[in-house]
Amino acid sequence: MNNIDTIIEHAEQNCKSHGSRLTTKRKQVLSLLAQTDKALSAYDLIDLFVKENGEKIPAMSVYRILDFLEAEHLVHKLKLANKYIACSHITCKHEHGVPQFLICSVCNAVKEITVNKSTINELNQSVEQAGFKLVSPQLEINCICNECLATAS
Amino acid sequence: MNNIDTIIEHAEQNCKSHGSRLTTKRKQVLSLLAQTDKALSAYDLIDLFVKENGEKIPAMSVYRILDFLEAEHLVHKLKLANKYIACSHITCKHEHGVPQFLICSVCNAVKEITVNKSTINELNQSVEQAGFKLVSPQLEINCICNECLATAS
DNA sequence: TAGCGAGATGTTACAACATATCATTTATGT
DNA sequence: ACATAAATGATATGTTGTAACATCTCGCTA
Repeated sequence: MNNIDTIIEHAEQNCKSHGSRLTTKRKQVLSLLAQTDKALSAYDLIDLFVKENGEKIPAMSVYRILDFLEAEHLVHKLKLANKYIACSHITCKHEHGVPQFLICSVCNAVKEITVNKSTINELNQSVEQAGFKLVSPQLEINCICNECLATAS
Repeated sequence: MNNIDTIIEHAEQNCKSHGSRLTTKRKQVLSLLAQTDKALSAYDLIDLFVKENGEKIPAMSVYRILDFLEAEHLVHKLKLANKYIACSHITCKHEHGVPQFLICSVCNAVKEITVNKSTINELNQSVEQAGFKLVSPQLEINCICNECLATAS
């Protein structure tokens, strides 16, 4: 059983365990996201979907499916890039904290990292001092990955 | 001389000092942004522009003007919200570092803060460990401002 | 097992954000 | 005053996302 199948399997269990359904379409979309480390836009997914499954899918459906997958914590929406990525912890058992993302602004590669708790706390202090409350410490940081950096130079 | 005029004055000097021109239109747009602590979209600005100046402005012009103002470091683009805000340091003399933004997801109020240098350094370490390079440590953080928090409860 | 109801998906239209391209106007130096 | 470059206008279109309503499908119950 390969990695993708494992992920889908876990995702399906995950959904079942609280009464939601990972339908065929949802599996297909999740599968597309799980097969890459790049962030994909909804319209990227529409194109990919046709290529992989030889079948069209409406924009509306993709957005609905992405909303569902996000609510299930199976994908993350990167607001900075208006793109989506599979959660890299689907097959983990432990509760995972709030993710931080590094987004390569050249190739859209995304890395989900865990920032030091203390760093986040410090950040939170700055926020509170300014009279705001953190909604979610999800950070999305514009970067260049080492590969693109090497290619460019 | 009120605060807005001071800002515009400074901005104009700023531009002059390296040979670019703060035209009337550009002043008008900057002025609209400087009069609020809310983040405004390009289309918000179009509407406001009509209201304030009784004269239409094409979307294309607004985007061009925003690009110009951004290049002059007079406004910042918040990618998280697809909105724009006047730089809060226009009238400062010192070189200001890369800004961090707290965006109220309810009312769009934005606060430009300066995060501890050491916090940013820690963040940068996490990034480098992951094999990425920070392009710009501009952070945009989803928050709720204390006012909206109070209203909601 | 037929059919009911909820949830999932399809269809169409459109709103909001953004840019490409080419035309016209305005400012500045000679 | 004129040539030139910069700024702005006009039109069309691309991209991202949602509203509203129709249809289909799955799982339950009679």
